[in-house]
Amino acid sequence: MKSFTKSECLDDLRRRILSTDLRPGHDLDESGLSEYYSMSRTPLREVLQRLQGEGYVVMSENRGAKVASMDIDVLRTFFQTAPMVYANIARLACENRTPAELDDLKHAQINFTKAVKSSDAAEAALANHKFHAIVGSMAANTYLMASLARLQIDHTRMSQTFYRPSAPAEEMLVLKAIEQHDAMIAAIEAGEGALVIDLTLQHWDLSRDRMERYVRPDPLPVDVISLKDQPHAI
Amino acid sequence: MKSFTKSECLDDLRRRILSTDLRPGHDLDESGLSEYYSMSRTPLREVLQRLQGEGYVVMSENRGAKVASMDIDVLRTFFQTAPMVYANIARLACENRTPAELDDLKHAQINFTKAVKSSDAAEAALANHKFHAIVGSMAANTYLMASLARLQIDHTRMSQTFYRPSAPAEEMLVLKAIEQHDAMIAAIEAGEGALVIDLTLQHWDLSRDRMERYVRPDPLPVDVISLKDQPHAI
DNA sequence: TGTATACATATTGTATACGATTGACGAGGC
DNA sequence: GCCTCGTCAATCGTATACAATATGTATACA
Repeated sequence: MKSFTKSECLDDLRRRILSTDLRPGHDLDESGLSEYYSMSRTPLREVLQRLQGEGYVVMSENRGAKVASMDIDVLRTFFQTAPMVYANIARLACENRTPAELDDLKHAQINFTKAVKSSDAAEAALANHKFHAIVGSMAANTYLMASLARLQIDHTRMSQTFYRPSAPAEEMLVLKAIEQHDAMIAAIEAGEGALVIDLTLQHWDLSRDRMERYVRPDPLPVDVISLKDQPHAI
Repeated sequence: MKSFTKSECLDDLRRRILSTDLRPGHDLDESGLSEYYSMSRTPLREVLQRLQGEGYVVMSENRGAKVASMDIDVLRTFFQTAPMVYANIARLACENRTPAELDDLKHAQINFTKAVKSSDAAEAALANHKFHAIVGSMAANTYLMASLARLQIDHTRMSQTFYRPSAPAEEMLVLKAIEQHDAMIAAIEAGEGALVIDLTLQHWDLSRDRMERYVRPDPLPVDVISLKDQPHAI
C-alpha cells in the first residue's frame, strides 16, 4: 500500500480525472479517498477544495465532491471558446517563450510521440495535455491561463478516444497531430506568430472533428437491434 | 464579536482583498484569521485554499497564504488581455442573457449609482465589480469566466482610486461610467452585439486611462521636497 | 565585525474525535 | 393504497491536540 504525499495525491487525482478513470459526474467520497491515499480526511479535503478551484471537481455544501461533469451546454461553449483562446495563447507563446521552456516543450513532444507509438491511449492524451500546458505557460499570461486550464480539462477528457484509433485512416490523424506539434515547436522557436496561429487552428480542426464524432457518434442501426431488448439509456 | 459562517468568511475576505483593505502581498496568518472570524483553523484553511483557486491569494508549502500581488509583469498582461476578454464576454452576454439576469444587472446598476453618489469609494468599486460579474455570468461561458474573474480581481483593486475623485474633471469621468453602464444594459437587453462590444471598449478605455495613471502616477516635484527628508520608498 | 550554528519560538500540516446535516427506509395515520 | 413523519445510517463539517517545519535570535568563533 503506497503512501502518498499531498501533492502526489493532487497529481494522481488530476490524472485519474483527465483520463476519465474517474468519470465526469462521479461521486468522490472523502473517507474512501483518504483511505486510498492513506492520509487523513483533513488534507484530502484541502486537495478537493483545490481541485474545485482548478475546475476538476465541483463541491456542494454537505453533499461532497463530484468530478466536474461535461453536459451539453458546457460542450457548446467549449467548441465556441477553445479556438480563440488557443490561438491567442499560441501567439503570446511566440513572443514570450524562454529557452528553458522551449527545451521543456521539445521534451514533452518526445514523450508524446513515445506514448502514441506505444498505443497507450490514456498516456498519449496526458502527454498531449502536458505539451499544450507548456505552450500555455510560455504565453506567461495568468488570465488566459485560467481559461486554458479549464479548456484543457475537458479537451483531454474528450480526446481519450482520439489516441485509440480503430482504423488505419484514423491512425493517420494521430500521426498528423505529431507533425503539427513539430511544426508548432519550430514556429514558436522562430517567433513566427502568424504561422503558429495558423498551425494551432489547423491542429484544433483536426482535434475538433474527432471530438464531435465522440460527442455525436454514428447512430446505432435501429433495424438490427429490437427496440424492446435495449437496456434503458440515460 | 460577530460570528461568521464559512461562506460569510469567504465573502468578507474577498471584499477585503478587492478593496485593498488587505493589500497585495499581505501575509495571511491562519491563527489570526481564525480568531478574527471566530472559527477554527480547519475551515479557515479550506477557505484560503478556495481563495487560492480563485486567484485571490497564493499559498506556498509551509509558508502560508499571501494576498495575490500585482507585480509589473502581471499588470502588463492585464492591460494586454482585458479588452479582448471583456469584449467577448459582452458579446456572449448579449446572446445568452436571461430576463432574471437582466433584472439583476439593473439592480446592480442602481446599487452602483448609489455607492458613487454617497462617495464611498470602496463600495463603489465593489458595486462595479458586481455589475461586471453579472455581465460575466450572462455570457454563460465557464471558460472565459475563469479569465474574467481573475481580471476583475486586479481591475477592482486598481480602480480603488477611480471612485475617489480629487477634482471636478475626474468626477465627470465617474458619471460617464454610470452612463456607459446604462447604455450597456440597454444594448444587452436589445441584443445588439456589435453595439455592446463598442460600448464595452469605450468603458475599458475610460477605466484604463485612470488605472495607468494609478500605476504610473505623476512624479513628485523633486525640487520641493528635500531628498534626505523623504521616507524610504520601496 | 562578520558569519555560522544551535536553540527557542512561532506557524503550518495532519490526525482523530465529535457534532451536524442529509437521504433512505419503514411505521403509522389518512 | 398513498402520503407523512420519525428514526437511523452514512457522510460531511468543525474543533482540538499534536507533529513537522520554518524563522528569529543569541552565542561562539574566525
